[in-house]
Amino acid sequence: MSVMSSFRDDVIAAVRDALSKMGADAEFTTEIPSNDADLAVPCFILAKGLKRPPAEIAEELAKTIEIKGSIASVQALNGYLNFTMDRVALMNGTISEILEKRERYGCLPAKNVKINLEHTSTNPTGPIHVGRARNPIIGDTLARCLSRCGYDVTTEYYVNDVGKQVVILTWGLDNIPPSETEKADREKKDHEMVSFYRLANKRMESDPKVADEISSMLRRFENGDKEITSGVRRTTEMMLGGLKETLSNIGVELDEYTWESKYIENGDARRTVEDLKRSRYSGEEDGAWYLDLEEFGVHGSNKKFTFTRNDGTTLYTTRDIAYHRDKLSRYDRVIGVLGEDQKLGSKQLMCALQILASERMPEPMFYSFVSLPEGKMSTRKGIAVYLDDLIDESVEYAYNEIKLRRTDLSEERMRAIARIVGIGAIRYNIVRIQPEKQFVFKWSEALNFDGNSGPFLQYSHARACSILRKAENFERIKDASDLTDEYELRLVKVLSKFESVTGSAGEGRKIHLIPAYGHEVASAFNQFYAAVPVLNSGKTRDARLTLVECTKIVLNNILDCLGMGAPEEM
RNA sequence: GGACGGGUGGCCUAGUCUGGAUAUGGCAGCAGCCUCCUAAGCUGCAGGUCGGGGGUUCGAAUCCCUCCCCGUUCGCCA
Repeated sequence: MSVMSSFRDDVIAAVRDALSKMGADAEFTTEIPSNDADLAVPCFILAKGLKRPPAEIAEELAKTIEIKGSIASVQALNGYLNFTMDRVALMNGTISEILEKRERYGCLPAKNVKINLEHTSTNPTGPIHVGRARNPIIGDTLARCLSRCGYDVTTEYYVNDVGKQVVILTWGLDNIPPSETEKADREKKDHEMVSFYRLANKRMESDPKVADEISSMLRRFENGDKEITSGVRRTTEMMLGGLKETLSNIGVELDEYTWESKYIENGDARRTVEDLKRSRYSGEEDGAWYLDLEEFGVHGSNKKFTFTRNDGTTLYTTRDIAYHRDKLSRYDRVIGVLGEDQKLGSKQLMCALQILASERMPEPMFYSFVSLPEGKMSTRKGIAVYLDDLIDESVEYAYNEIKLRRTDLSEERMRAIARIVGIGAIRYNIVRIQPEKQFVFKWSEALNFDGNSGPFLQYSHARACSILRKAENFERIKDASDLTDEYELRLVKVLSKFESVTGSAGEGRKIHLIPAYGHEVASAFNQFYAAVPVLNSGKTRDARLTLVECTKIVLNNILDCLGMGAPEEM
């Protein structure tokens, strides 16, 4: 148990004791106060039951409460009870826990629960642009958070290799001579292919002959025509290769890639259709089958959820049901990171699963799109900032920043650090904002390396490393009574909160809490650094160096949780 | 039009679920701090109708009602 949570238990027990001495047995809550106290109990909810003003209750409780265990003091203020924790207990407990657990500090015990986390799953029709970049970054960060919360997490990319978009792209690759396409902005498969996709779309719209050709390809594809199927497969694989490279560049690797076509080939989609047809919610109209979702609170024109075309073929959403039944049968929990445009589809999917008497439901997590100041991004229209370009810019910016302040590093070393910092800045900048918030991409914000930014955390980490490097050797302390400065206390308090932050970030799926906490740690450390000398501090040297090492460990863990590198110098 | 999300100083943002003490932090701005462990840092100043209006409550950024603005969506597309 963490130091903080055992303190909380002591406080709750003490307040309960005092209340019973006053002849009351009321419910109360605790909260982290905004002042210097460590824990507060608001007495307002006790007022009604005791029929006395909150301030008076707080005063009396403060007098009655026994100061013992980890409680150092209690004070009544404005109807609150403010508790402070025993300084040495907090310091010793936190420091020894960090040193003992090291890279596991902040992790929760294993839960033996298997989670499947689907994320990214972008259509393989073009490079990843920053409009979609939120998905892999949120997904990967959430996966890391959940792992730290003790879950057994498998990440998965659902490859949409079925449907019109990839067929159009395949037609483009087969029929448009490369000389007619625009030269790709970089030598990378996804970038080289996107021009074919745009041109194919254009020709399909303007030339009825092309449109016919594509629909006939689509029909043959859906009937399982070997030649078309393998062509589409080749297209998708080629594109996916480019996408994987980009993902890998921002530190995202997925465990599994599941191809949508699998559910047609293995008959799951067919079986799902048969099961749905048997339900009392299904109906037929002009040969196409649908579910009537009125009873599920879906009203208006979208209450009719069509799951087969009139020719009997399945739709994307139908295959999605089969896909989810499959995942739900293999995992305890199924989470999906989805764009906000998937909300209705996700609702329909859940209704269908309910109709199919699924025991468990997927847990969707939505994010709003990133747009540009001039409007929303579109691969087809070519209005987009590609993630590859953002990575290049950010890494280049980081390189220039390093070159500005370091003259002692080799070119190679500077390039390596620039990668870590540039990519860290991108990831941090995206997860720091609540996913459901609208996001307008601005270069000035993406390339902000100050204050509440990724490089700020990395810099603090590098600073801690630098001090430890210079110290060479020191005795790790067992007793923190040498740490008497207020900055030291504040830093330790912040470090002690890590476990509770990980818990709320993972369980509540609020990953933006991690960067906020990281900023708090880095900030407390920088203040400590500015106020207190470490290396030339006489008999407190060992104690302070131990604290620096603890901070380094925590920052390292936070950076890992965010999928960011932790440079030892920068 | 319906449904779902968002609206917090010039800009970005936390807090909203579970109502509580002077609304969190950053950017930009202004004024300071490198003879000392990395100034991507630290200190201070300035900046707020928590979209508007009602209501509930001892107490509302937080709950309820209503209106406004922005986004998404309402296909036998994916």
